[in-house]
Amino acid sequence: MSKEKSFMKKYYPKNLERKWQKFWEKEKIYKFNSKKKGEIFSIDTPPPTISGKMHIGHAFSYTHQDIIARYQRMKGKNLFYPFGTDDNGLPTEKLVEKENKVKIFDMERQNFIKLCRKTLKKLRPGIVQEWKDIGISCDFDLNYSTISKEVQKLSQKFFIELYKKKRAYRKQAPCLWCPQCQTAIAQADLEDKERKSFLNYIKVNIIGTNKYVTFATTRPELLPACVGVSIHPDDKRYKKYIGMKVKMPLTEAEIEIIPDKKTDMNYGTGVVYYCTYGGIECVEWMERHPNIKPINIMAPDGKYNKKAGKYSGLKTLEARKKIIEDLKITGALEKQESITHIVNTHERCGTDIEFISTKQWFIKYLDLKKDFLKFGRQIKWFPEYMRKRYENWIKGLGWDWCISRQRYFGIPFPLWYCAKCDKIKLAKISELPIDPLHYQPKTKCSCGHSKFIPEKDILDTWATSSLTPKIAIDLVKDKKTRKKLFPMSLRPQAHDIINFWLFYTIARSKLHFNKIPFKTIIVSGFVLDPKGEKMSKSKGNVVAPKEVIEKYGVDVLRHWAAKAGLGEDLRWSEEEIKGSKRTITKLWNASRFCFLHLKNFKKTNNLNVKKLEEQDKWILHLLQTTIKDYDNYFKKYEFKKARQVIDDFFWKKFCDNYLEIVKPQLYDENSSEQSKEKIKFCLYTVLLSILKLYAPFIPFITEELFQDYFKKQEKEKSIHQCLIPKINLRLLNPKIKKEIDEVMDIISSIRKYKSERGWSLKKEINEFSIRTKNKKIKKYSKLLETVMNIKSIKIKIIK
RNA sequence: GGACGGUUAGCUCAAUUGGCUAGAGCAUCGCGUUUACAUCGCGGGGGUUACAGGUUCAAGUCCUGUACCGUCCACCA
Repeated sequence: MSKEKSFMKKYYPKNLERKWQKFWEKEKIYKFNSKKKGEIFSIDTPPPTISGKMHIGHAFSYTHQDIIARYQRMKGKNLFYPFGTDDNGLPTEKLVEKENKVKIFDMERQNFIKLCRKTLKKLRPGIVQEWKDIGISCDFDLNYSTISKEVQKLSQKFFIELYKKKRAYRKQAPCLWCPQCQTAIAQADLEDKERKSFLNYIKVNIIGTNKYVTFATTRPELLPACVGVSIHPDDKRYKKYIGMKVKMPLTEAEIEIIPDKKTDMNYGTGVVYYCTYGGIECVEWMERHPNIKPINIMAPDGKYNKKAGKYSGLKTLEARKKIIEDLKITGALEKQESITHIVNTHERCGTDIEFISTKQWFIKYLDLKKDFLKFGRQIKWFPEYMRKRYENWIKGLGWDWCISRQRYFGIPFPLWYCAKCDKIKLAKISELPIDPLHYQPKTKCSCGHSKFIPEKDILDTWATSSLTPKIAIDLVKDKKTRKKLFPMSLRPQAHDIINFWLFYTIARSKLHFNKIPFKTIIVSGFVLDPKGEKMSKSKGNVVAPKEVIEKYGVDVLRHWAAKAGLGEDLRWSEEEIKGSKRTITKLWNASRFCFLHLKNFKKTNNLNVKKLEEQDKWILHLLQTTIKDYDNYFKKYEFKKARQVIDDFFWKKFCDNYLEIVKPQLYDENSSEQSKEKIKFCLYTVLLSILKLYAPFIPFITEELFQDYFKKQEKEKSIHQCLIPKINLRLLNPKIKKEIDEVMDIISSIRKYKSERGWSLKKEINEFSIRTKNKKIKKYSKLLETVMNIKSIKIKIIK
């Protein structure tokens, strides 16, 4: 193979991407240097939940944040870009169960925890590698895991702080409960689901009369737990029965009819029965009637206990079936109406939630709603309207944050209860991290007793991940730098966790530091299937990023991901992916072409720009306006438009026009070396700039092309350590742009002229005449003749 | 029911603070390859900007209403 042919080498993304990812890691290209002067740009990287493989949505939103990170780095900022994993709590437990084909409650607690650790050790490196594979430019030495000792210590310390501030408290109350996962959950963990069900009309006798009233319910199975019947005090139909009692069918329980203004006269029959607990409305009813004692019939596993009489041992749906049968027999079931209604389910497993009265730990924060809203307004949001979601959520918050989970694999509460007086005994800060199950306090309880019962609940995973800014910053040893890092510059994330991670982080930052945790929030959308529907395993429309990368390369995936701006959803489209693939290939080929002609080119800094030809000034001028637009878009986090301007400049202006114009000149043997040198200067400058502008989007191919040719004349070790080229618009006369734009129009019309006649664009024409108002166009006649292969062009000036 | 987004070419999206003939990419049709790339180039066709009013010299853009789609939240025993 000749030397020239080596410039034609093909583009194979797979090997090249692996090579540069290793290079970056080995050379520590993205290392945070706390000693470096200049502005720090810090990112509160979302720690991926260790719950399986990377989803295309991850690749999408992490690409967005990485584009911004890389851009900021190339603007000379000192990047603090850590990478952690969220590897405790329910999602991790579910993964461990699935991976090892076990069930948590069939195992000893300690064995399950051991299995979790073992499984994580096995899977974590592979998962982190998936993030490295998509070209995330984190400093992977700034690495944390939310189950590590350091993070446990920090999380426990902050819990103790909340307790001391009287923000954390424990109380017995009906809580949101998942009977599948057998744990309390928080309001944020809920997900709506539509269910088909029946509204059952049940007739009950009013004791001491021969009258009946009928109430309607979707939850007849809770009849044994019925504690109240209400009507609206103004309801003329039932007013007369207030204070009288009804006899429940099956249980024979006698329940008083109580007036309650919250009752809707127009729904069902206007008579409501309340159970402990059929739903939030029952919980609220109980709160309004504190003298009434609940009948707790549900055990943590969702089965009914002895209080449910003959229905004990059954679960909700089984009990429902049985009770309806029994009601039919007794004749109490008047009718059944089929309805569709929305029920609350557990977001992690899809099980209908229940309310069970248990002792749980809460964080008191409802009194701070106003402050949370205020903090939200102090932070810049991109897109701005996403703040509304945050505000909407806060306004709708009705419960304190339940942070205790009756699970195994998570951060333990650092406390015990006195076996005698039940008083809480906190661990000392110096003892952290601690698992109270394995240690006893060293000092006695204030009551004098020395035996303690450990708290065996664990902390909600969000109770730890809401501390990520602090967790990440604590990885830095130098105290001064730590101070500079908080609040962080940027929090990137997707919109699905505004109510979770984002809200909780701001809430914790308010509670602990009374400061906003970050200055800016960017919110990415979702990747949808080609029809615009959510991707899900059950629908079978999931696209695996690994397969896309295998087929097209990471750069293609990243280039495509930048098609959507912040907050926008992007539909999966193989056609669009192919479009990005074409851009990458084009960049490769155009670079090869330039390298061919730049083989012996020596970079010079003292070339007089004024002496360049008009065509060269034109492309440089356009380059500068492109950079200006590009920078302006990035300032507003509009990387989508930044990509558009660079795509347009590269393909339309540089390849289709500039290269086509200079190509005949470069091959022209009569053309002087001096004039060729000017063109080469432009090829070098413009191509290198294009690569730099593309680098945040497509880091692999730009690195390859940089290393392959430019490295020998540029001092930086990697293109990702270069700066975005500076612009100096004064250098060039904007009039030239107008002239060349007109010349482009002329070229276009000559192309059309040839095209209409079915001629090749290269076909030689003897003569062609142009009319123009601009006298200056005359000086381009030689250029037009060369480019369009015209023997003689005639330019007529008209008025 | 509440909040927020959206509706522009067959599809996916553009269109500064209202301002020349509403633009790209994909798709489609026609033409064109010895000299980076057919993963290409050139050219053509394709739009009553969801609908109805209003403001204005001028509306895709602003205002009012309607319809439809999407997302989040709250929900009814």
